[in-house]
Amino acid sequence: MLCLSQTTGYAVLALSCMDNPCNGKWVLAKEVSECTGIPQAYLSKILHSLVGSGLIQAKRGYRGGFTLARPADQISILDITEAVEGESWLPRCLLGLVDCSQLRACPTHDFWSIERGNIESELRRTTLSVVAEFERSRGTRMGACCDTEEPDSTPNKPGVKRRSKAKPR
Amino acid sequence: MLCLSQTTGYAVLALSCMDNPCNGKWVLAKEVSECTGIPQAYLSKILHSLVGSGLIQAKRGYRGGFTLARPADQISILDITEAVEGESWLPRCLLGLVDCSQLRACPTHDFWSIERGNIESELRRTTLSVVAEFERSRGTRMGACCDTEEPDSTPNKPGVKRRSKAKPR
DNA sequence: CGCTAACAAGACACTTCTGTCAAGTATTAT
DNA sequence: ATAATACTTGACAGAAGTGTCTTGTTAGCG
Repeated sequence: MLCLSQTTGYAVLALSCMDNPCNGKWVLAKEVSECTGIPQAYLSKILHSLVGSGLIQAKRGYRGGFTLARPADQISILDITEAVEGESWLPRCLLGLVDCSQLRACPTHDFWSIERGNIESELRRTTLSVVAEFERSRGTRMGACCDTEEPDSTPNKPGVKRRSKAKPR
Repeated sequence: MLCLSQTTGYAVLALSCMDNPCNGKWVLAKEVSECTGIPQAYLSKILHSLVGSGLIQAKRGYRGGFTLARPADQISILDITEAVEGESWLPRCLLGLVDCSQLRACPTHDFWSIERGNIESELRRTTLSVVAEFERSRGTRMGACCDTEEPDSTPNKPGVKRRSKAKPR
């Protein structure tokens, strides 16, 4: 499968959700889970690791939660990807060959060198702010948390539940 | 990790090796293993699955082995990739999001649609023949089996052993 | 102080990928 | 027929990804 891990997608979703202006400063993992559909226990692990990477901050106990460590326009998808997948998330060889180098290349080496650059710069260019703007203009999935729909007369109830919890596959 | 599985790289290496004109029609898994450095037992499984996909043929018993089912210029890396990884080896969403579609896209959706096309057509364009020619012109890793070096006065001995068997990692 | 809210952390489970090992089966040579 | 050869098949094992569950730890409230 030529794609990033599902966990990276989860992380982008989660941080987009946390940037939502209708949230308070500290957002609960539970809220993010309900907003995005990411399993809460697993989300907690992801968020915890993102704390370790310095992208977000955590506060324990009553009225705790998570918050972005920097403004959303200073967090790129590339930042998130590297935080989740590590530095070598974009390998030198498309075919996964260990000893594929400039000297001893595979036939897709030159092609993939260019593509790698394209992909990396696209992910660097796309910040959480861009994600939010994209969401406003096109109605995407990301960050579509508490924005529209309900006037929200009962703020106690955690409302928006987009997925059923049981997701067989 | 944004790359194809190691097994796909193995398969491309192995089939390139099998196209080598100095081999007889039926090439032993053992020879391919020694030529490419792929663990033999694992290689056997890969080759067996490629038989099931119709890319190569197998012959058991004395003087058996494997051979390409079609001429090398009619086997593309895309064919091999799909045989190894299945049809959905290039997912619609770069971030691995399940419900990312044209209607409900992620911010990298349009970008990735274009890139996907580039990658797929590159892999379709690159046949085993192209691999062989690439090897001749640039001295790549692939298919670099028994081509040069020895005049090969003792054809009984399986000669070229490029890697030590023990490969700790 | 004691209660509750919320994150932290570890154990465990399931699947896939990668890889090894051994036994089985088919083909050819002699 | 028998032996040698070489693919076939299944069991097993370790690592990584994806989750779940339970217990521990911290922060604030009354």
